[in-house]
Amino acid sequence: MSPAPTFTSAFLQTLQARGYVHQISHPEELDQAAAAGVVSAYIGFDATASSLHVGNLVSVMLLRRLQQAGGKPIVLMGGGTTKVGDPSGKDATRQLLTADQIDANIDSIKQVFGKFLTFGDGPTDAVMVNNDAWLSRFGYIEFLRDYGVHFTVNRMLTFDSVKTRLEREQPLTFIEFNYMLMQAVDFLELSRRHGCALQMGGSDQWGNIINGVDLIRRVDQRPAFAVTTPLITTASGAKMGKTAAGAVWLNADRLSPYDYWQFWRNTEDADVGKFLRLFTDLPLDEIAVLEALEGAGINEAKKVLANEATALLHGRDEAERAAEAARRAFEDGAVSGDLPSIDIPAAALAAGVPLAVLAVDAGLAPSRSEARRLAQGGGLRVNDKQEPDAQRLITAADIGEGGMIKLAAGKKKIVLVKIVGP
RNA sequence: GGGGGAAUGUCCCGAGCGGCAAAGGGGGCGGACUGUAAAUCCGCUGGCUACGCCUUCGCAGGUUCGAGUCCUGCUUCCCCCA
Repeated sequence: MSPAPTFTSAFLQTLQARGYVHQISHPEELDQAAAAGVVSAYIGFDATASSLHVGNLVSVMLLRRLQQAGGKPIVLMGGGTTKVGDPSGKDATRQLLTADQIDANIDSIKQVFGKFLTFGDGPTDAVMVNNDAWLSRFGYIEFLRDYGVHFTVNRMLTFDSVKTRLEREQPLTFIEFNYMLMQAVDFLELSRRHGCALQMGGSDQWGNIINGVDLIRRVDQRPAFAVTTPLITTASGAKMGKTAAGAVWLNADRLSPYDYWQFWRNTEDADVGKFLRLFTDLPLDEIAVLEALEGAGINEAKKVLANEATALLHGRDEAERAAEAARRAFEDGAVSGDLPSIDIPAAALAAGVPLAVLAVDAGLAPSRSEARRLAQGGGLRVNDKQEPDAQRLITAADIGEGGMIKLAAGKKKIVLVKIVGP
């Protein structure tokens, strides 16, 4: 996909070598700029959910690479653009969020960036801005006169985000149609306010980004560049980070460090090298060694991946705890307090609780019927013993080592039941 | 404006003589095999106070012992004519 030119700047060399590059708008010019001084670049993040997920992680890592290479990262929170909704890659209009929801989401999302970037006032310190600051201030006619004149509908209709909607004869509302203008104006504003010369993003953002590049070059005659990352898929073709349990969230309150670690640990063999390059800071030569491991040996590489990726997000301590909990659970068959757990009152246990109820409470099955089927299929274990009868009452007699009851659905999902209270 | 078609299991695609909890895929989950991988094979894939009960086929009515299936109206989408 990429022309694979040789770059002189550390930044682009790294991006190229680690697999972040899908498209670059003016490669030579950007390379020179990056080699010559501090490049300031931004990535925009929607505020459609209360947490980012692994799908956003490539972008976050991209900003990290920028900072590591001596650039200045700008995190743009899409407080304003989220009010409009990006039609890219969606075949239906999405529900509009209220301003309050958006603000709450931004608050919740913010914290994650501190783990990956250094914020501050220095020349290469990261900054965070919210495009609501300028977008919500425009008057309609003012906006049209200042920016609308630079966009032709003829050209807007050629963008994929618009074209696919029209081709599928799905409605594209006027508000969505405006999204690309707003994103272009964002880039222009950041160029003026922060000297931002580069916008990065996923490959689906290429059209949106190029609009901004063109706008800046036309209106201000200033340099502007675009870099997009490839869509990260697993080797078997699935979009990364979608599991039945839901998205792989970055916020700890939506996905525990243990589960996050497990997500990486369960990477397919064929993806280990790619993920190590994208999602860890390990040097490329170390990755090459890990990637070359064969057979069961590659499990070691997966553990390194899980450790490093989890350490970046949740800290080294949490990563080690997750790794240790996993090691004991999967390699020793023992339990440790760091496994996911639920509490049950001793009184309830004395009366006996049907296994199906417990399994649902533990999140191992979505319904009692499902728990029943799971048990019948041999997928439900109590203290490592298959239990085909989900009706069976779990009582104090089932308390195992550590004074807890170990429930498992399948080989990978383990939940400890801790007994509390009278 | 006129004519013709479509909407199915709350993940998707899709079959469905008036007896239907509804064929078949995909996906997902579980089992076996492995290495917490992939591939392969097998099972499961509406809920519940469970030999029964309840809720499901765009929406609202109707015919019928009985409706996803027939009738009427409505909504949305597609195709053809103007």
